[in-house]
This record gives sequence, C-alpha cells and structure tokens, in this order.
Amino acid sequence: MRVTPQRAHVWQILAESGAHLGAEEVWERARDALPGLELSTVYRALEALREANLVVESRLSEGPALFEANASSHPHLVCERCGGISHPEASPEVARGLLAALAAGSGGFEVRELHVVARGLCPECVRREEETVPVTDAS
Amino acid sequence: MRVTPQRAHVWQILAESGAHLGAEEVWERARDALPGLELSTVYRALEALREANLVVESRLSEGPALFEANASSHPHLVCERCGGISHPEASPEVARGLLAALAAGSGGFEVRELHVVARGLCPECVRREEETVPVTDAS
DNA sequence: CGGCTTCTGCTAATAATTAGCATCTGCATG
DNA sequence: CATGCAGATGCTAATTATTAGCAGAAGCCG
Repeated sequence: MRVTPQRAHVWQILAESGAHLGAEEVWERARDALPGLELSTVYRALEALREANLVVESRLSEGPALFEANASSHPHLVCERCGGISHPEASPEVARGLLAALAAGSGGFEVRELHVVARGLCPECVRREEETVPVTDAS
Repeated sequence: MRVTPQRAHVWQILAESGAHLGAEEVWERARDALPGLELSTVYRALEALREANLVVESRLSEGPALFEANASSHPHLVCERCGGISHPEASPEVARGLLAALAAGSGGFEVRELHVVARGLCPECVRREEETVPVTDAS
C-alpha cells in the first residue's frame, strides 16, 4: 500500500482518537490539516487501511459504518439509550472464550474474523433507568 | 400491531423460507400473491415485525440488511468466499456461552441483545481451497 | 355498521457509498 | 537525482438502501 498524506492522516485520526468514527467524522477532522480533502478519498483510504488490517470496520448500529484503529476484532457494547460504544473490560478473554466456543460448535467452519455486538444499557443508563422506575418490574 | 395481508405475507415468507432475506427479496416473493405490493410497504412491515419481535434484522455483510423469522438472536457464520450464511450446529449452547462470557466481562453493562457474526470459510469452501492450494502454507 | 386510527400505495427525498475519469504523485529504479 | 509508471487523488455523477409525506383505503373496537 502506498503511503500518502491523506492515508496517514486518516490513520492518525483514528489511532489518536481511539474512537469509533464514521467516514464523515474522519473527513471533518482530517480537513483541518488537509483542506482540499475529499470525502470519497476518505472512503478509499479507509478501505485501503482495512485491507491492510490497520483499521476495523463495523456496522454497530444504524447509520454509517464505523471505523476503529485496532487490528483485532473484539466485542462491542452498544448502549441502546445513549448510543455510546464501549468495550468489555475483559475483552481479550471474552474474545478468546467466544472464539473457542464458536470453534467448538461450528463444525468445520474456519473462523477468520469475529464480530460481537452486544446491545443493551450501559452502566450509566442503567442507573438512570432505575432512578426513573425504581421498582424492579413496573408492569 | 394491526394484522394486514401485506404483513402476514411478509411474515409467512420469512417463516417458511427460514432464510436470511433482504427487503427486496421479500418483496419479489411477496408480489406473487400481492401484485400491487410496494417495496416501501415491505420495509414498513419488516420494521413492524421487528418491533413485535417476530423477525430479527442483521447487517451481516455489505449490501442490504437481512431479515430472519426467528426471535432469538443467535450466532451467524458468513462465508467470505461464497457468501453463504449458516448457523453453528450448537447455536443455543454457543449463544449461552457467549452471553455468560460477556456478562462476566462487561462490568455493569446490561446486555439485551447479542449479535455474533463469524466471518471465514464454510466447510465447502475450505475444501475447495485445499484442492487449489494443497500445501498447508504456500509462502 | 361506523368511526377512529393505522396502514398502504405512490412519489419523492435522503443517506451512505461507489464509480469514472483526468490529473497528479509516491517510490522503485536507473 | 531524474524518470517512469502504477496507483492515488480530486471532482463529479451515479447507485444503492432506506425513509418521508400525503391522500385514500381498510382493520378493529364498540
């Protein structure tokens, strides 16, 4: 893969932020340094970086695909209320456990990449929910 | 949710095929019985069915979202070569294991829905790959 | 059966991503 | 260090997937 300022910046933005960003967000941030940058170039850069295993693409929720500067695919926790994305504390172990479980139960399928997305409530939103509806089951 | 012929057919198609279908595929099949059916209606029907927990929506690969008539979210195996989608033989156990692993490692996050997608090679394509490149590592 | 609400068909719009093409540029090589 | 060329970029336009708006039709509760 050829190294260009555009790709370097896209990569740097993802690496430094450590966040899950959509193509358009990356674009906005990158334009600070590269004013003429085109959105389509960002898409192509992200594709190149993904093929080079430098970023991971995932479609965690509705809307645009999100990119992250982390080669290993790991579990994601998506909060249905606030939309926040986090990683389980014990990501590596969890991932290993998941892989093992899958390998054992998938009969001949050769797993190369694992995407795990758990949807639910993040600790913060759980707390807020409990404040609003203090009773355990308010049917 | 109001029951209409359109929704009933959409549901029936997903239930009887047991497959992962995109909105457009559902539409094509449903038009046999309901010639005037609109694609946008199919989208709305799928949304209603999803909210009623009668179908599961997942974005397994590129392209359109796929719908399946199965309330419980379960692991998916997506073949990168042939695009085929299958379920691990031991789906329920695997899913249980995954949930347990996640619950243990996600520190206060309340998991409500779990999406697991393993990408790789299905047994068939593994075999075909071995025929083409018989040596284990052809570097 | 009547009425209120919800759904459908139809059309148009939006969002996200990809394609085409001329020009430019990283970089391997002489 | 100049040079050639594969590959990248900017720019524009097209596609794909999905949603929105609105008038008329049709479930379902009484």
